Amino acid sequence: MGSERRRGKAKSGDQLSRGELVHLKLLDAIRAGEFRPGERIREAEIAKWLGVSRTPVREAFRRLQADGLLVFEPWRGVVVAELDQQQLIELYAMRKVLEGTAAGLAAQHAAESQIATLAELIDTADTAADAAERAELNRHFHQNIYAAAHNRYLLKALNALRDSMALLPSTTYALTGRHEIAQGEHRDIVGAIARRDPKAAEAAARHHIAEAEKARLKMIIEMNRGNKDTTP
Amino acid sequence: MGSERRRGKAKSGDQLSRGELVHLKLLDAIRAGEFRPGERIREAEIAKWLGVSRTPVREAFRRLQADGLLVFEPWRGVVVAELDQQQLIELYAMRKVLEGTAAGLAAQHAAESQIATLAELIDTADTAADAAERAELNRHFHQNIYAAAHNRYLLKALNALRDSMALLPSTTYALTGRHEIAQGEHRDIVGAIARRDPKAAEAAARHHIAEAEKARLKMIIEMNRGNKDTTP
DNA sequence: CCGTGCAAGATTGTATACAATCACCAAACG
DNA sequence: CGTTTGGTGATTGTATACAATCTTGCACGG
Repeated sequence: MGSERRRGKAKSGDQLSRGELVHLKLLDAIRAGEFRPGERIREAEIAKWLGVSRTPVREAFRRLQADGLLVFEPWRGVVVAELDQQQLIELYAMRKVLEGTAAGLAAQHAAESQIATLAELIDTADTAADAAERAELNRHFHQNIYAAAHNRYLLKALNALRDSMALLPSTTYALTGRHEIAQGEHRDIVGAIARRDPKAAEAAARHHIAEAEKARLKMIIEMNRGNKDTTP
Repeated sequence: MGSERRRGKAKSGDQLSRGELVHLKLLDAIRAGEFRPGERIREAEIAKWLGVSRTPVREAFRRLQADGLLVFEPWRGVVVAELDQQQLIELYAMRKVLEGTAAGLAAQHAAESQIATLAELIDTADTAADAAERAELNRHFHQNIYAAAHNRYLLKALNALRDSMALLPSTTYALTGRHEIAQGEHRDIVGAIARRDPKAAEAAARHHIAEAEKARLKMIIEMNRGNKDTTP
């Protein structure tokens, strides 16, 4: 409460427009599960929550719609997108392609310093405390591979997929044993990149995503066993 | 100039919001070369041109920014994005990956009717009058392959690339002989899809894009020969 | 003659007011 | 009792007003 009328002033400090702020906040909220898929969201509601007007909220909505996280129903507002089984398959199929491509390109174009950073990130992940932190480091790791690929269109597409992943509940790192296996897969990818072997890097990345998909499906099955809330 | 105050009424006929209309109009304008890369665009200017207010213009700007066609410079407005040599390479590299993937998936998932449509589109292209019409049919052809792949994330990424292509001047179909060669490549792709051979379909599509890239580079060289306006 | 500082204009970022449309609910009719 | 139709409220689509910032031009001093 208390917007305090410092309208254009707060921005100068962080050089972040309100539209971008709303975009980030909504992404975080979706990722944190505060807005669940299928839930309807009203512009005024978000505007009041974040203490801004509807205009920047609309801008954020449009971006999220373009990325597929929100679905517009004309004159009914937006609802958080729901991923059905089919979309999940398509999402992971696309990830296999793009992550594989990114790893292959990274093997060709990565600077040595970038490869070193990747190795460090893997080591750091072993010291992570909980699943949330491991998931965060995992995102960071993949983000660095994207950067090493040096292709901005690929980067954009992969970021869009990453955002779509926010619609999935929890992370596969909550599964026992997933972290250790993923670490090994990560090392395989970085090893291939370091050897400058694009084919092997691509294969390793595709394998990694395929395993992540398996873990995700297993997780969904277990969740459905716990509460019979099927997600059709 | 008499906006005639039929504000919310015109929309009911075509169920197209003003924001989407502006988006399409701007895409067309960029594709037609009315707005050239590097050119600065002002919101009010577009709003007056299309007879709408700045609000839907802003929405369209945001979408075009998200797709990379416009670049935002805070408090300086937007400029039409410029593709340098490096971005051109990255763009075609990504197209090779995604078009190849789409063709491969189409070989697996396309319905027979979709394959028939693809064959028909190729035949129709032979009757096209000029380069513009051939380019249009070419877009249509590729769009149908995307649809046959049945992966909405792939579709979205490919559409984003297609829009980015609007930043390139003219089309490679203006080159003499390009149409005939492209037709042959198209038949190779559809042939592989019809044989349900994903590997061959992917290879054919990648080859097709590689040839298109060659044609594009050749075109740029010829243009630079004509006027020494280098696009750095 | 050139550089610096200031002021005015231009342009975007944001907020709010208004209009159009749709969903929901109640009531009447078959 | 079920179905349909009309009204009312809620919500989005659009327009416009205002605030903050940047750019540009000009004047003044060195």
